[in-house]
Amino acid sequence: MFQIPSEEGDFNLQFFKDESFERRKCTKCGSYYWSQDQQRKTCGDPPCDVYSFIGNPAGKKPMNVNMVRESFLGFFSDTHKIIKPYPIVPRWREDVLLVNASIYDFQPHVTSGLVKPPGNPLVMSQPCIRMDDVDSVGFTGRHLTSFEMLCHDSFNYPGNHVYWKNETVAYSYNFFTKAIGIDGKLISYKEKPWSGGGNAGAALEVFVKGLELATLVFMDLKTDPEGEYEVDGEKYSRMPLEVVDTGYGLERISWVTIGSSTVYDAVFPDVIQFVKEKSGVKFANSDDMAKVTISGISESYLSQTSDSDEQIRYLRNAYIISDHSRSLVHLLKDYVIPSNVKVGYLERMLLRRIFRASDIINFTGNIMDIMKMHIQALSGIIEDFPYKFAEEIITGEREKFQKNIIEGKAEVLRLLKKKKRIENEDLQLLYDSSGMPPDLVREIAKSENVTIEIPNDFHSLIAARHKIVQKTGENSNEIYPEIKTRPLYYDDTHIYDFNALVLFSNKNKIIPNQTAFYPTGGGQPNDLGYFVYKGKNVQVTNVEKKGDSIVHTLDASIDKGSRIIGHIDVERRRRLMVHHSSTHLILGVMRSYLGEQVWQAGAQKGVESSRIDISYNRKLTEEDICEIERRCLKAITENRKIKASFMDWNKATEKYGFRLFEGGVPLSSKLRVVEIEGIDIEGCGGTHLSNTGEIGIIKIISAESIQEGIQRIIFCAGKSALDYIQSNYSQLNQIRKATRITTDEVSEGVQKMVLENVELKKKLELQIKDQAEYLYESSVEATNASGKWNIIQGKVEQEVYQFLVKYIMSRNTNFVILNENDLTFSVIGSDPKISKALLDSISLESPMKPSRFIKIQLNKDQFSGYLKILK
RNA sequence: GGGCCGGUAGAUCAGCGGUAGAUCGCCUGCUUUGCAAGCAGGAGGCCUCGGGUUCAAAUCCCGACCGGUCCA
Repeated sequence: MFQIPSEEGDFNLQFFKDESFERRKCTKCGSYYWSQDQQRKTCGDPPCDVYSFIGNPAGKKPMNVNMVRESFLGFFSDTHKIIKPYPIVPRWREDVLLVNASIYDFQPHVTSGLVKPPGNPLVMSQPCIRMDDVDSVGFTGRHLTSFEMLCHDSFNYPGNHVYWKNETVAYSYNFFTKAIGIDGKLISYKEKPWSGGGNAGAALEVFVKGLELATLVFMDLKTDPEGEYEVDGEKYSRMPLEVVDTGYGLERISWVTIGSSTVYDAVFPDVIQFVKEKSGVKFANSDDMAKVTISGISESYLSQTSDSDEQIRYLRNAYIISDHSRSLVHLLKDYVIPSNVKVGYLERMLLRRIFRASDIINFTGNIMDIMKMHIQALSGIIEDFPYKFAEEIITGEREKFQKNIIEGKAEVLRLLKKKKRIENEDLQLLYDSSGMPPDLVREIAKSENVTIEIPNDFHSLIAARHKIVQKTGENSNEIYPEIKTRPLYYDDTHIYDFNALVLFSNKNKIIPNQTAFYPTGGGQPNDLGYFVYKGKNVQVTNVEKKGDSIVHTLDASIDKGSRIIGHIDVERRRRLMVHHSSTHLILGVMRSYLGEQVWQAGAQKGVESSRIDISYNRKLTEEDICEIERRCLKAITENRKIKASFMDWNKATEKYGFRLFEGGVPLSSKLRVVEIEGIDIEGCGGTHLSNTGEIGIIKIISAESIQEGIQRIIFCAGKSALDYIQSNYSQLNQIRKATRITTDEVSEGVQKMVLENVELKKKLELQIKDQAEYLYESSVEATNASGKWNIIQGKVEQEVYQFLVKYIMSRNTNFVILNENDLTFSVIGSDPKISKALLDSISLESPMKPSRFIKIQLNKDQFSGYLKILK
């Protein structure tokens, strides 16, 4: 077992020799680092070194973020291809919610070797969001939720070497010294193996005056349980592709050249100024933050309560608003809708933190104005910001938050009224199920002169409430040989009968050399049908794709090497194709009608109906649905062409953007692109019609919200739509017959009937009450050993009886009901003992546990017998 | 996706096995008539829906649906 080699050999680079760098061991942490400065003793990484650039910047001049970005891209533009930034929501992968680093743009399709990079070497500035440190924002002076990662990357394939360690280090050194003008002696390169996202490799962290400005990763390992290398406890093996993955912190480079107290003051000083101006409190001077930033002290500094600390607290909230709104720009630009799930939840979290911070510092300005300032400042990488959508989202969420706070406040006051205090348990419940931040609860309680304590480990208590639920990963152990089945359904979607040779057979599963059976995938269920084998029909019960093989499950076995003829169930396939093409059509129509925030969030095609989930921030109205249906019909009558073709990954995404991945992300070098002319373009592996006219008609059955920000539309198309319309028509006819409403006003008529029914029920209830009261009043008094009893005797209907019992129970008197209607004997005493005493006195055994109310079923003789006894 | 909380009058909620309530709002009348005024009276409820337990369910149990919120 090898560690990653960290002897001098790993970074024994010609460049270091030429520039007289030396490898040294940090006197504090013991790590190795490279430096030109003979006096240097430490690696440069805090806490071994402290921030020494605050008030004493490095570089030839202060540079704002735009200047740094331009200078970086300019520095590399001669030797590298400039790539435009990718969206911050990684639509091309399903394993992460946000782009965290520039390399995310190329995972997993490029790093796995399947797809060529869009440039080699390439340079870009990629906006990223990291929510991990959201709690530190504003507190440490250095954490941001969003930042730009500059990178110059190269991808070295066997036989195509671009550049590796030596060139990379040289590039970074020259960039920092020449383009930024940092004194080379200030730069230290710390050796630190890197791992993440299934890959690992040697790496250098670049420090200037205590601040990490870049990480240079030399990725040449991939996770492998059998691997010979070990990084951070995981095992890796070498991969043929060697990737230079660099990451330069744009904002940090700017900060180090400016030397302000916090990174916020370097990156968006105008926004902070604006927030301060529009707020009703006095803020600490940002210089006061310098010592906090340098020392890294946060929580303990805040917990004191002198005036100046209060002002620091306000300043921090101004930072929070300024920072979070910048991340919001990126999220809203990508049409993220606030939600209780996934990336929408992260957006909501940012929004709510902004609102809360605004309330604390009494910010009265418009958040959109802040956003506009950020958009202006980010003009280098952001174009076409959807202002209207953003404003809608922010106002909507603000209203929700306001409502949430008002209701939460009422809840807190109710609790105080009831219990006079708020316990830890209440505090947790308020936060967990009503979203009330504990500090706000404390504020409200304070106004009612109740002091409450927030436990220090509040958030871990919340975490403890959310028990970890174990996922049961489904693991199929079936192993199939690597056989390529040719998919005939891609050659021509109208092939329904075909010849095939069985290349593999095991029990009732076979893999043929070619097939027209579509395997389950992309939300489209597999085809059914049969094979003709030895003159008999063998039914196909399931078809699935395993690698390049298409496995058919049968109701009998077929020998390997057999030549067979397959027939697919044409009717089923036709309906699935109609529904699949309709799904694309309806999505395209909804996007143009409802707006660009409409993304497919899942879909399932069926034979009778299909469903598609879309991201959208409000419920669809009946009018929306009708309009969508009309537009679909228009496209159908226009008989638009539906074309499918395979395209190179990079060419396809360049031409059509990441919308291609709405239906899912395939891991392959080529993408199958399905286009409905002028309406919709998607990456899709399904079977489709040749033109929209074949759809016939689309009818939406229902539209409901399945979670916040996601609407589910269920629809049917073609023959299934006709089935649906006919069945509805027949039901309506049955209603007409049953209600004898033959006019067009069926719904009015039925409504009237329902109202009448309610009226009748009310009348009947009154009558029952009258009868019960009459029986109560007309009872006969009798005395028994157990006490005084009122006796009711006669035929009492069930409804009247029930009401009578309630009536007596609420009056606390002793009653006996002898019901001739069902021969029951009921005893209702003012307490259980009295009821029992009566039963004892007439030697009737009580079958139940002591109760005020006892009902006994008698036969005819018993009934007349007890009648006499009591009389 | 998972956890938690909730669904009762137009709104906010109480009731939590025995005849559905409060506050605000609404309507009528009176008193006042200058700014969220007082008094009296009144209307307004498939207690989300479906099963189960029970003599009896808004109430207890199970399941749907809807809403809210937290976490990943």
